[in-house]
Amino acid sequence: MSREIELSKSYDPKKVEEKWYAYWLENNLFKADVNSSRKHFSMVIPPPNVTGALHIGHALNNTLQDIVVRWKRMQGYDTLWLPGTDHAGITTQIVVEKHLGKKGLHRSNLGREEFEKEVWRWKEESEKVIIHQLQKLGASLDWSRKRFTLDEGLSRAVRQVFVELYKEGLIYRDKYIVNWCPRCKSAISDLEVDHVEVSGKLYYIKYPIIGTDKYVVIATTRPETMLGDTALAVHPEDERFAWLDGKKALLPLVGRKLPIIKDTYVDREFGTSIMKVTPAHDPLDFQAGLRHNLPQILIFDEEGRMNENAGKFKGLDRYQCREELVSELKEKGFLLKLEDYRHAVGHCDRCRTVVEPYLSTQWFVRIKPLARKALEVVKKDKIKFIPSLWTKTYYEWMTNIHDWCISRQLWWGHRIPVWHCSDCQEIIVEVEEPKQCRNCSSSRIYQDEDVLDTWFSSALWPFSTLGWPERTEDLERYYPTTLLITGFDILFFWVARMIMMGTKFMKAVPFCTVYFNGLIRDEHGDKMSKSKGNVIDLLEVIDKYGADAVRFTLAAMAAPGVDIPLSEGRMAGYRAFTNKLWNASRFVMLNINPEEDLTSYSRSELTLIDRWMKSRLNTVVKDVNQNLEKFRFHEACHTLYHFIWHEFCDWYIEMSKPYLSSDKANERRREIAKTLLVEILEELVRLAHPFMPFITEEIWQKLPHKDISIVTAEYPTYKPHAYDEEAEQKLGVLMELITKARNIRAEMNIPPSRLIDLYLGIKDNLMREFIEEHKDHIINLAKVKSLNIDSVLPPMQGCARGVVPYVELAIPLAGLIDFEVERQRLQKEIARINDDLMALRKKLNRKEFLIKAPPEVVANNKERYRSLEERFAKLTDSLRALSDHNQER
RNA sequence: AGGCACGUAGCUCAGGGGGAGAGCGCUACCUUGACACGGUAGAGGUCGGCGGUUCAAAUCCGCCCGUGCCUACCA
Repeated sequence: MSREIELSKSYDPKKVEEKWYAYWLENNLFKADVNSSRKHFSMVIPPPNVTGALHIGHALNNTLQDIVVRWKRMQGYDTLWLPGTDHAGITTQIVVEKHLGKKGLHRSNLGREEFEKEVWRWKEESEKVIIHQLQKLGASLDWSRKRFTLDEGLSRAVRQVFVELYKEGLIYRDKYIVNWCPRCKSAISDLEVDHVEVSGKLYYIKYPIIGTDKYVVIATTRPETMLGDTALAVHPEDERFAWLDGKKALLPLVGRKLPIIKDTYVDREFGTSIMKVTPAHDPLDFQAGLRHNLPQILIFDEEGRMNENAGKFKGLDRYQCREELVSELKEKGFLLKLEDYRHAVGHCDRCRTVVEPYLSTQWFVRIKPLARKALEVVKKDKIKFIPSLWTKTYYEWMTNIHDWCISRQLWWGHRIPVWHCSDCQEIIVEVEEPKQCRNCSSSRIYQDEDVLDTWFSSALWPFSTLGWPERTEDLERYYPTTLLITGFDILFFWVARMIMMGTKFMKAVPFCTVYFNGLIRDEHGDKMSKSKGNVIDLLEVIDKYGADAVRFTLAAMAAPGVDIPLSEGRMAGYRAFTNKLWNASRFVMLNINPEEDLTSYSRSELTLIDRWMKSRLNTVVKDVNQNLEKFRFHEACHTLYHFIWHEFCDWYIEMSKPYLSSDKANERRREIAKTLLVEILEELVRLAHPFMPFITEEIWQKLPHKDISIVTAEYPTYKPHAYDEEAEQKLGVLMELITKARNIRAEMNIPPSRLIDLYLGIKDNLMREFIEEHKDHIINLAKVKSLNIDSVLPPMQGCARGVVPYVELAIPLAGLIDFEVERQRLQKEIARINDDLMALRKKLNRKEFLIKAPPEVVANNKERYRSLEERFAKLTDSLRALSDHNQER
């Protein structure tokens, strides 16, 4: 009775998940052992941003990592899966600013120090949420090694790397055109700019040529930048503009005299073939400006507000300025025309503001030397990308890479380890804060205001988390890490940069394999976003379906390298699966007392059904292991799902039932059946554990076991000699004939409550013997009253008939048979077989096929033909007999 | 503009040179002592189009159409 209560009719995840996660933690099961003599497996988590909570994409990423790490742990590896979070500079700062905004505050009111404190508080909260979510998901991370990118140790690593790169000349400071986000008031890197197609306008503006009554027409999408024009440019070989030689143009509204330069960067085919040059606000113009010694006039400030160089437009926002300037141009006759124009405009990928090319002084990483090495290690296969199609993308990007702007005008992040001397302007770059200027000994020094790009510290993650620059035991043992699992969307941002930094500072790749998981989308393939309202909340779905079902759904859909359309319907489906597994276990538990009922047995005591099940399980063990080796999570899941539901539950448990009831079997058989059920189930839950950690632990703990947890139990391994051909072949026949009998019942509308008489004709002696021995199963599963087995069917009339390999079936339906229904049923099947026969005949009649196809393929086809032909003949006979009978009546 | 994917059952997608698959949905029957989050049976597809390679193509190759994604300094 107490056991009935223990095993409720449906699986309730809430009752078991929390309990087992706490148990795992108490027993330190996730902790890596740096002194272990076993082989190691190591992996670092892609650190989630401390911006709030994890989304379902994180759940996918971490589920896959957890599957691998649990699998490796059970295989006996000393596993390290290192957890941590990322400070996520801009992203977090924006989130906290918005949060403050709701309270009517702005960071400028707080000041840098207070604001930083505020972000730290946010970080603490967010990290708590993230850790809680990961634990709910069952992630087996080594929490004793948790890291954060702004931790003291990691910050030290950042400074060390900066200083070393600087001293090698790989970091430099320069005045350059960068991507500028006026909302963030910061520079951002090329990667952080999203190019979005938008409908804009192309403005055609007349620029008068001084000393003539002529003008040239310039087309631009950003007319306000004309305030910073310092030249016009034409292609040197463009004859159409030869007349401009030695002339100057007059900048409308401003009155500045503009020289006309000749430069090949002008495209003669495009637009009006003559360009305005704005060196402080366009990257190409900037380069041209350097070539031609043009002045650089900055016309707006860091917020995108016009400055004193904009004359009377000073103080206006860039777009207001555009409006007013254009209307004035129109008024004064300088605006020739306006055209609709579609073009790609850069947006800040964090806040969606339109970015501006903007001249400012920034810090850069000279990337080529680093990229060259990083390219080499992948080309030499020191790092493998899965799916491999990303390799090519990586090569292309690494080859065309530009210097990396790493300074950000933010308050949240690693302060750049650079000090400026107020007296002599010396720049001091040191790991430790200097007390005085090393040049003039002045103590009037101050630290650079800027912080580093978040990805600068993320790039060090695989070794900074292990203790670098100290030579720790962890670093020695676990670097390079074995595997990285991440999304392909951060291939350039993160993966590529880790490879650059790892090869540079560790002289070794940061990981040996990178698996890229797909991106989660909604069921219609749309991106999930809060504004669309199609986001799936992680804790909510875990609450609704259970962590195991959520995990299994994600893993089952994780085909490599493709987007994953996720719907809750899927999760409901896999919740049903966990429930199925639960109930299969419940069946075993309710029938068996593991302490008393188990026995040892010899192979000769097993039925063919037992042998079939063991053989099938062995094959499934092979498949699952092989699929995990190849990161084919979805196939591993499908194999498990099909085996558990449609082989173990549908057939094996069903066929075990007669042996468990007291009247149908002898004591010895019953013992063995019970033992086998327990044995198979136990191996099965171990096999499924990496995918569904909670339910498998719950079941496993109720079964006889040695270790303290399934977490460290041995993972099933394939035994090459355990394949049992005889059992698989014979059970195949048994199952097919039962299915056929059921099929006839259903099609002849025989109600399930009505038992049938079943006649079987089996020529093959061995097969007949086997079926004889297992007739009870046919009786049970096909609902048979009397079963007659002989080498041929007796002559009978008024029967429904069927044929499967080795076996003919007849079901007398005296008084019940609807001849028309039976005739149609037979004709349908005959037609289907006939189609197959014709296709096969065609194939077998071709000489080339017989000569060139592999012999086993030919043999296989011939056998299929023979078998189909036999069924065809028998069914045709049945149909004829039916017609004869019909006529007699 | 280039690059890369994808187009298979009503829906969402696996598969990947020799017998068209899954989940959900659908139809019929069934509260059978593990499970109605269940059982049994079933319907449904010229595997985007056109060519090519091959004894054999949904699968490999080319072109086309359609859909996504990434990269890009054309005013």
